[in-house]
Amino acid sequence: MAQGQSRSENTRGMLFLTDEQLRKGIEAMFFAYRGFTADPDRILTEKSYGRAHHRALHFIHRSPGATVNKLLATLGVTKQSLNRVLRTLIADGLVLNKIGTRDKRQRHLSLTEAGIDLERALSDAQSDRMRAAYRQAGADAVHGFCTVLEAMMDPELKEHYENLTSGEHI
Amino acid sequence: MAQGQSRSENTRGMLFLTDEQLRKGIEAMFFAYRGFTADPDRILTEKSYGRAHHRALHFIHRSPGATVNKLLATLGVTKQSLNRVLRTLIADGLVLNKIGTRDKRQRHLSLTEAGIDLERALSDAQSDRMRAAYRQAGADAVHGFCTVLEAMMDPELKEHYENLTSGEHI
DNA sequence: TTGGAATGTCAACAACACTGACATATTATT
DNA sequence: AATAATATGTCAGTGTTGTTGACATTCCAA
Repeated sequence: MAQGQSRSENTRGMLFLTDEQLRKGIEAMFFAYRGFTADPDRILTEKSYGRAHHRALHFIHRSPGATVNKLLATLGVTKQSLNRVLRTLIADGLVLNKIGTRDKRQRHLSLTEAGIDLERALSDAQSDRMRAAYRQAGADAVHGFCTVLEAMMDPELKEHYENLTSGEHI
Repeated sequence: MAQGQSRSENTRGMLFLTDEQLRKGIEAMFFAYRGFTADPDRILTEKSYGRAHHRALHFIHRSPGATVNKLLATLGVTKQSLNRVLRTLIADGLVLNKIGTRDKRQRHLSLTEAGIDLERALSDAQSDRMRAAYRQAGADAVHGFCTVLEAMMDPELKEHYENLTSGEHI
């Protein structure tokens, strides 16, 4: 319980972690996330959109035909919050809102041509930085990066993350 | 320029990166950051504080005696935004605001006992998850994790990140 | 003495999250 | 057929956190 290097066990085979290492990781997350969002943010500001619009565009692009409820669960916000964003995206002709055939209560979301274009621009900006970081860090680092991030997710959120890869929708 | 696996070179020794890998990394950042902030957020909500308060407490704890201007640069917000947060923290007796001796314009910030306690509680909550993720991922993964995060930072922000380790202040 | 830097504060505004309440279809259940 | 539950949308209000712009104060330095 001292000040410096304590609060970390060193039992058989377990990772030895100093407070310093943990704090470094916390600060790295903080500063890196700022970089992570900086480039798309610039594009969004030009178009008078915010990060919420980016997130909606991203996941609609990723799971075209997904219902509002599914998007809600993925984003982890309230329907009121998402609706405000969706309303502007639909009004601006970036997102389509198609009534379901099987269940007419559901609305299936997808991107229009313009929506695809903006999503691509945002995705490219973000990917460019990501790619540069990956290249700088090397393949092994990239693998470790993703492994730690996945271990940091809430179990419920991690499911959403994993389900995106398979990509079942409609 | 097709849909799937394109947009990635494979020249001598360079990392081969598919769109899928990059998108996966982007989504991992999104979901992991939510987990990263979830535990402190719970404590903050109890005390009617927000994430901005946490960030202020963290960096004041990290660099006790730092001036408002230095904190401003680290956090990357406007003085008006920081001031709103600092005012409540000072009023609530968590932060001290000492007028500089050499330069009486400057205010040197530090934590009170109560401030240290709250910072510790927040830091512990965040570190617990970080430690668990580190242990789960392994030492190599942790190294890769930090390497990629550092490569993702804006150069200017990275300087702040690095200067924190040395920790020069009054 | 004048200029500028560091700080604080006021007002206004916007983005984005929240809660709570309510309306409207539509589907499912009884 | 009546009722309950689901999916969605909307309105109103609130809070945190960010932004600009304007202005005052204090103090260092040329």
